Amino acid sequence: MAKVKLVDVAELAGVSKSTASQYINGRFDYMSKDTQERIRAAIKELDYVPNPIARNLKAEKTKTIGVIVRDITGFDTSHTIRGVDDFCKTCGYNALIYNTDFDAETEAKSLEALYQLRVDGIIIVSSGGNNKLISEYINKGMPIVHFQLEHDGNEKNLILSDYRQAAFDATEYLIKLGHKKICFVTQDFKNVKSRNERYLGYLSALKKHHILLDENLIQYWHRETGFEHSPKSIIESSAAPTAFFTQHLAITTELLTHLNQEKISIPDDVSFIGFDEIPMAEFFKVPITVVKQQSYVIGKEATKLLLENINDKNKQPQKIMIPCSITERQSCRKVF
Amino acid sequence: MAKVKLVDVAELAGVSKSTASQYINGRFDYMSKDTQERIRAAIKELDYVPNPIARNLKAEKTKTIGVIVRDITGFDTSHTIRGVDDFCKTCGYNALIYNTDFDAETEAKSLEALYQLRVDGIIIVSSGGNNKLISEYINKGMPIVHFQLEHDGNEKNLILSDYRQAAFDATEYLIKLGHKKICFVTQDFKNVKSRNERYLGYLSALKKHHILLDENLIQYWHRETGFEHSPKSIIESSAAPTAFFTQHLAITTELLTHLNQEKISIPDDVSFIGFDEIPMAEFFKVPITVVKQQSYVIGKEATKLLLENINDKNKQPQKIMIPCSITERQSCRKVF
DNA sequence: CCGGTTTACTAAACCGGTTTAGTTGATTAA
DNA sequence: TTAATCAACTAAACCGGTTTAGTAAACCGG
Repeated sequence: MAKVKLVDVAELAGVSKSTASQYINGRFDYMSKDTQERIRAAIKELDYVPNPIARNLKAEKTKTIGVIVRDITGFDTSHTIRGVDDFCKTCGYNALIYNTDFDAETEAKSLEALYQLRVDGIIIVSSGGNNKLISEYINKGMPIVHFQLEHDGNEKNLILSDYRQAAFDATEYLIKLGHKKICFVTQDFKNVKSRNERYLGYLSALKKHHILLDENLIQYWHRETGFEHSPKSIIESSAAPTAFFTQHLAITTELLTHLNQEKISIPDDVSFIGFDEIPMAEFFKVPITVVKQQSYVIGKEATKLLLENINDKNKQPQKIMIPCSITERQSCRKVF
Repeated sequence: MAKVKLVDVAELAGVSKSTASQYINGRFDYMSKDTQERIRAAIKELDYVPNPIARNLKAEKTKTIGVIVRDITGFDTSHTIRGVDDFCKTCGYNALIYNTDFDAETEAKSLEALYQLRVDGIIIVSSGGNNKLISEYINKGMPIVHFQLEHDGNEKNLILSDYRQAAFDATEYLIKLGHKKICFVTQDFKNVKSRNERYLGYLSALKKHHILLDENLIQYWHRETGFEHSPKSIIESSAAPTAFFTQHLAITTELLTHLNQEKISIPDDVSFIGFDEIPMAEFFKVPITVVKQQSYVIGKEATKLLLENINDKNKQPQKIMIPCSITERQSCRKVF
């Protein structure tokens, strides 16, 4: 490719490599106007472009960060990545994306790959299955920022939606419409703090409005096996929910599919509010009301936090919360 | 970060840097079993990881490719990127994503940035505004693969959906349902071959079924200003289309919005088929029938083609077509 | 007029690998 | 017995920059 190198420029300008290098790096402290001009001209004439690889070798920086997500194809994820990327580019960084497809082993491999590549830092939606490995890397000096998922609460740098508040808001929204039997549809949250936070938000809204918790209204969904109890059976059970509150888009989608199949109509038979924005929701048979995360902002903030950590190794760990908002559509009705 | 370097390994193993390097690169031709074992042990003990930057410097390869798209957030785009990324990773490459937001100047900057970064090759959805720049880079030896958009037909390496066939199929699909007045809603295609191809497919379906082309049924949409004629006025015009055929998702979305607002119902008032898959379409008021591109496959194939070009500088340019398929839903009705 | 600064530059080491051209001692063929 | 061959390494150059330590000439105050 470009074979023009610094020596060529230096030669043409009649200076040493060192001086040319100084020029490239904008250190004109003790450089005559005349020399500067000659180097400038030489660069122009030769169409010289510095080789960042050679630069980075010495600098021991790659100006590259790694981003580990589960699937870049997801609606929120793609927006977060966009935020990461936009912020990166404004700072002269590049982002390398690694998809794990929800697999902890792939995640471990991604971490290793990024470590080998000497990225300056990593942003990760961790599966929770590699906490030890992540700690190791942090100890080795690799700046790491978590987002979206908090597991044991020991994550140092972390940026999340304010899940508790958001779940509180969504629950209260339903309560104010008259709902008392709200089915909280979630993935297992025993070891996942960010999911537990939603649960706490749900609980506290119930409590505020003096509604007793019915354990039967807490329903589980698993990524591999789907719902523990079929949505239809849940509705027909004695718990008899008048509303569903799903905790992320995959659950929303699957629940919607079930309700569709069973001809259970929203919001007539049951109201519905879901976590995560739905693309093109305005064209839905019943546009679904959602809790929207600021995915793009989260990407930007995560990157900002990471770059701060990269540039200041003594920076105190930080936990940032980003508020969510409810986008009201037509899937929740008043009940009496 | 990892300060262990090759010399450390060499020293511990009691060999020279060169021998250690040979070992790392798997050249055991003239290396005693004993030496191999000692180096292996040293690597293990020191937890040595080779520095790819130093490697690449000498190799004059980065094992990195650039991908220039308009917006990674798009449904098809994100899947294509996924295909690119998956293929890259299996070959030990990494992909750097650059978003242009449909801006030719940003595109030029992305090209320059990637060139400076010495990526081994570039995959691009080009705007058509930087053909000269792209040619320059190709002449300088940078392998470049286009996808999704063909402009002047001079693109050397190119991978596209078979737009003509797909448009033919979609048009014929409508014709077989009895439609004769099919409104072809497109972006300007004078200088964009891949858009013109769709037009040709449309024409040839009409021709096959002896339907005369009504110029008034060719309607334009512009990214900045939207529709040239309002969808409502088109329907009420003398051209009186009974079906719309939109040429990409952005047009689909905007047309759907207009029809919604004007309470024009699909498929009762007008049938609708659109290019590009629609996420979660099954939950739409009227699930829209679409022509689906194999975005993921396109990403894979584009990367495959690019890597071939990277590894064989004399490879003949190639133009690859990937078939589309119609996903039939409920937006097209029979007319008589 | 002389030693100390300052200005304007450069030689050479360095970053962490790869690669080429040897070197050395043992083995083989003539 | 000796030259040629071969196995098993290594020294040093190289990739393309950055940086440090140093030099030479001009300047400057006492």
